Amino acid sequence: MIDLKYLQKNYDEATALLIKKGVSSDTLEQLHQLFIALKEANAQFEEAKANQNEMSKLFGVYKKEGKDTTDLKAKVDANKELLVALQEKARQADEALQNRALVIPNFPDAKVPDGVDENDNVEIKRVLTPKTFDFKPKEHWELSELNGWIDFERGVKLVKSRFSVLKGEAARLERALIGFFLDHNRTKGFEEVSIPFINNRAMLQGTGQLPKFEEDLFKIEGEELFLIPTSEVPLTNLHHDEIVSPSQLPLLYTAYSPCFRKEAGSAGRDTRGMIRQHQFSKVEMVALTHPDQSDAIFEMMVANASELLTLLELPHRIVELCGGDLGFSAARTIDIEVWLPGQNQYREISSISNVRDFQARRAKIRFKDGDKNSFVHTLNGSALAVGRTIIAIMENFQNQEGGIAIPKVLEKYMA
RNA sequence: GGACAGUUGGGUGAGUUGGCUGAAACCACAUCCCUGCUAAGGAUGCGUACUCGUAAGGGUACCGAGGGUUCGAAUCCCUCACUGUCCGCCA
Repeated sequence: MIDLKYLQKNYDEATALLIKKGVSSDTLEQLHQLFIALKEANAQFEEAKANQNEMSKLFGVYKKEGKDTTDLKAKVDANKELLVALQEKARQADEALQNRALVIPNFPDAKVPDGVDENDNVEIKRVLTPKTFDFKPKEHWELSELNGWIDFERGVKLVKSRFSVLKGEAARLERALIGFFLDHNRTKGFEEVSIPFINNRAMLQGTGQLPKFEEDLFKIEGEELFLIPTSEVPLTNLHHDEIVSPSQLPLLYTAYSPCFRKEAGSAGRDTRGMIRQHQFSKVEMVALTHPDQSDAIFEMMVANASELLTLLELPHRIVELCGGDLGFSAARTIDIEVWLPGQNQYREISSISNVRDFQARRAKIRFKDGDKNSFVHTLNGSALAVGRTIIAIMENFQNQEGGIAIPKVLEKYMA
């Protein structure tokens, strides 16, 4: 949730930022008016209620003193009628504002590059040079067929399209990567946690998936529960509705989880192979920080994800997302894209975002800031997406015969 | 899934014959005083959010959630959620 008071006070500046993210100025004007309407309605209701409270108090005094309460009762009853109407008006104003405000995306940072889609993203640097093959490198599904690693057909049989089964060496590789990622993240100060893969509605709203993106989530029938689309949801919400001590900050967490996404709107994209699945494994980093340290932690998280790829000897590049490509909750996002020689292109393998106070405001995650309470900054990033790492290893470590080598750092995990 | 009990501020925990309780007390925490250090002791402060005000200081809401009764509810009634205990089932 954006800071509505900030929007009121710095309307032009705030509007310019949100337009960068694709919000229309009409929407913002509407929001502005709803906010004013709510304040008015609340003020009116509170005044009437204060009257009512005072008279009720008097009523008690009269009773005690044995005085006649007939006149007072008449006054109170008359006021109550007004009160009920004002209360309803205030309730509606609040509901209208909430409905609007919850679907407004976060402000992008001022330094976020302008642009409408991924074509306007800015490459920051490349790490490791892709090796040249003296044969035409295969795509991962071709390699899978040769090695029997991924069983797409049986994934479809068990569930439906966009599900698959990893077998043998590939299954062990997935487990090895999860262990490697978690162990490495731990050395950077992230505490390893094991979290529920189902969360309730309030948590999904806290991190911004709801109410706007319900069609992207798998919902448990008959319950207000959802399969998590990323462990960012439970990790960030560990401190939902809490006020933490500043000495605890930054809180750094890492967890493995499967991620479940409906991929609504992605029909036809990446239908071949394991790039885009309804269920995939991911190791996530989440940070809750003091606002002053979120930029530094952000850099650390980007560096960490890049380091993982470097240790795996996987060439990658670091890309800053433009305003139009930024996700709903993010103020700033850096994607890390790994080189896939079979596809002959870089593909996203990690996405690291500084969310500032947007989620903290929704999830009520605060810290004692002197004599007041302030919202923490939340950050999240993949380190790394496991399924896509497997693909990257397959394509980068293939030989002419279609064999696949295993990166050296994983040897002890595959032993 | 069945039966009973409970859900109050950072914690423990009073308050359930409706008004003087946004909430005792204790602990924790903060500042100060005292003590050569430590330990012990004393004073004061200490829920959250919104709102009016330059400020001092007011107002409103919140005692699991929602609804009801009432001039007035933490206190009475209803629904739901959660927790505990016993039973059933089970990795």
